[in-house]
Amino acid sequence: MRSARNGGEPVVKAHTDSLIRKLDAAGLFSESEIECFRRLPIQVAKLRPGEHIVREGDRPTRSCMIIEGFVCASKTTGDGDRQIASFYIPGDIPDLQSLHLGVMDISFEAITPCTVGFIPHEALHRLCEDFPRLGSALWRTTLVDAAIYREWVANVGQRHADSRLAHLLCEILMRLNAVGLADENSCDLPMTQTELGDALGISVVHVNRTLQKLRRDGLISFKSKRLKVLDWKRLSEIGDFDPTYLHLTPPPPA
Amino acid sequence: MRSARNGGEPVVKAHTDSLIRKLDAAGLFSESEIECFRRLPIQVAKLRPGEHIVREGDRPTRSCMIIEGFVCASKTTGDGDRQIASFYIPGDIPDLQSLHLGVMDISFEAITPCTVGFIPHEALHRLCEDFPRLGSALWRTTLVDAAIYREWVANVGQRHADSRLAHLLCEILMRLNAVGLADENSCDLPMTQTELGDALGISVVHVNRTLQKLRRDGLISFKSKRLKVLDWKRLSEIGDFDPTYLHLTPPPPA
DNA sequence: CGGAATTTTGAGCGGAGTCAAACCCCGTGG
DNA sequence: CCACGGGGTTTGACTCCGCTCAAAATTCCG
Repeated sequence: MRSARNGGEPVVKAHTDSLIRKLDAAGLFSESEIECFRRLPIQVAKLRPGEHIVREGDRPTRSCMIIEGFVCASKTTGDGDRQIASFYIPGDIPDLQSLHLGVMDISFEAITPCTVGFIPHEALHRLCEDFPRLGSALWRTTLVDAAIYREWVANVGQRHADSRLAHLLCEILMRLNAVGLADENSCDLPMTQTELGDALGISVVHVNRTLQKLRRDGLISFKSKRLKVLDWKRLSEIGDFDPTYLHLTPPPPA
Repeated sequence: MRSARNGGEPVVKAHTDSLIRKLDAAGLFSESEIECFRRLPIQVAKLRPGEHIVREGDRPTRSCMIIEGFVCASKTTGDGDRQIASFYIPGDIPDLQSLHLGVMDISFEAITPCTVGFIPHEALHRLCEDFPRLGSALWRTTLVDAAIYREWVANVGQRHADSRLAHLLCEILMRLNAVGLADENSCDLPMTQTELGDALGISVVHVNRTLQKLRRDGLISFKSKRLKVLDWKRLSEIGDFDPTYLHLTPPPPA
């Protein structure tokens, strides 16, 4: 594990650290590559819950790295319903796609207070050009995002409410674990039940009843925005959860 | 429009032509870049309907370009239900993701007789290295695929059966149009109703009834695997269809 | 403390599922 | 040429998961 120290002296954790850890899970990057990441021009900003990062239709010239907080990708349908297509956590760059797609086809918004870092596309393009391996690593993260969308299509398309919810909880816990933001079996779950419903394609009322069922069955506890998984085995069974799609273990070096 | 001719002499259409047209919609590639594409080592193969290109869990060393026919991406849930996450048409490279993700998290299979071309990852990696602009173009196609998955999450998560189906029909017609495989308002629609159901997250029975409704309302005709859209305006309204997410018009040169 | 947002509960409804059978189309082989 | 068979499509009847509407209870936060 690459340390955040610098010359033996503990320093303030750099904003890019969780991103670097994510991109370089196998620890293969050279010092100069890492250095280059750290030198990216980043404009740090704070966001209030509900605040938008970008909206459908925008043509952004920068992308947004999450440093702290939760973000979601959402679409609004013709008759005003909202679908959340994914949640994002620290270390993610939810809208990296805008690097190569002119128009946003989806909105990104904070669902908790967030600290984010905006990186100009220009700088990212240069980074990819100068360090192809970093470019590939970034490309890879967008592919993992795509894998998550695919899994969500299956989740929303085929599973029943309890299974859907269980699946989502497994995913969130496992992703947070991967970036060190969860205890072995508990983590923050700051979204409202409305947001869970919008992510799962079920109504708030039904989210509530389904949560109660999972609690009643001793699978989870969940109060004051804190999730604790009491029985991972059964929860992941009910959720039909297979973490392959999260691609958390990168392939061995070629 | 770049012609498929060569020195004034009509030649056999190269297998990569529809791919090149897709990647270079704006016609910005240099001759040497295009040439490089044409020289990719491609192993052409024929597939029967139902035949798999790759399966969940595989670790492929090549990707697959569709030259002719329809392909789908599918997952099978724990209790045997299938969800189709996307359809693919000629010019697409459905499993390009495997270039950077070790394990397949989804299967790809032919839904009609297909002609495909397998391209070794090695060759693609070299291409990306030597011609960064081509690499970016490939990256971009994977981002468009991701945009389609996102839209499908919303489709399956929020819309009612008739709206879902209408949306899918709009998407297919528009995508086929973009690669010259559709009349202005009619195209092949070779999938079975079971497959449509698996793509939409509704039962075959209900697909059937919904199709009948669209026909009865004079929106489409659909017989012997041929779709004709009789009223695009109303169909796209019912389907709440906004083609932004297909990213068919690339941004102007930077 | 008070108001708003969120969670919870209850009751009734309806879209879509399931099951099962019939029908149809089409290719195959006698 | 027709009988056969199998996949795909269509129909009908019944069921149920999850929705809607509405109100109450609780939590959050200024």
